[in-house]
Amino acid sequence: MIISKTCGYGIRGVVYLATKLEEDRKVGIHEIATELEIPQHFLAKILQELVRKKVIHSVKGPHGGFYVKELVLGMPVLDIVEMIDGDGYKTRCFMAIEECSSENPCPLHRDFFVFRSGIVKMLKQKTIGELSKGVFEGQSFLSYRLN
Amino acid sequence: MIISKTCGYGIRGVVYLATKLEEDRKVGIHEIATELEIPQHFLAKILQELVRKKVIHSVKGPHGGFYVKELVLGMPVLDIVEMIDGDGYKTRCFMAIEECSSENPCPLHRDFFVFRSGIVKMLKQKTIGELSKGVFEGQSFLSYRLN
DNA sequence: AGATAAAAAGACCTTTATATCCTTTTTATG
DNA sequence: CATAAAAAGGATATAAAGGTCTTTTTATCT
Repeated sequence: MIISKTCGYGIRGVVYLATKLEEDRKVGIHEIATELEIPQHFLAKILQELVRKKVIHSVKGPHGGFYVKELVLGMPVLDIVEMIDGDGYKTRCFMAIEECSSENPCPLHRDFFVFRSGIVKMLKQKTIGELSKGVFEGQSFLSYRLN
Repeated sequence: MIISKTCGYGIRGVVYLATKLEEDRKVGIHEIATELEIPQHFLAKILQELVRKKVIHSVKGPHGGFYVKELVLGMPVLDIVEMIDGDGYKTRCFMAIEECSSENPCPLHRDFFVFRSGIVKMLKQKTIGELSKGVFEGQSFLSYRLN
């Protein structure tokens, strides 16, 4: 639905780390996965990829873990979506027509286009910082267990 | 993206049949699959299910095939989406949080909700007849090969 | 230096979605 | 009635997504 589960997990992981920014510590994968109720090894993989992409950072060894730098707060959520799911969302047709486009539209192309660009615009505006702020202030949640 | 490929195929199949309504003939699976560029046996399965659900109809034997009745023209596209994909779209969370809801929202719940309900409303309004009309009049296409 | 704790990496497994193949049933028509 | 055309049904195959396990690497502490 819109984005992959993997991608949703990734965003939640990053936002979780962002809420811990002030604590100035490394967060272990066990804690993150437990708190977010995401399979630990699977989340580890996703976070590793985001480390490679420099969205988040990690330190090995005792007292190691994952963390984010202040800079990430300004990152649009869309960036993470593209890193994990690619940019297929830009062209993918509602009706699964490979060549569907504005010049060659499926019967739902125009109607659907409006919503899709709205979603993309929204994801481009929303930053990790905004999401983590909402969570920090208790207006939204990253998992059921965290409220 | 939003709906399954299977579901997209199904909608296209039904709409294709709707464009043939006036011709008053049964359309073979081979023709439908070829014209829509969908794997034949796979589409057959999908259409068979829609026959069971009485969305379309079929006749076996020589000169048999699939066809629709006039009544289907008034059917909302959403009906077919629900028949094939179920109603998971109603609750599924952008960030893959199982219990995400208005009372217990993920950080993107509100923003996303607006778009989702817009899409659902649109799919509830759009009928098979409207889609087939657009195709019939050459304003939209059900496959690249059909323009 | 050695022990330990943690992430990184890679191999492997499971499930779901998508796709194919083969056989059976039905039915129109010569 | 025989035949051929067509859908229906069942079993299987392939691909992609999701998830698990084991080993390797590395930082830190004693």
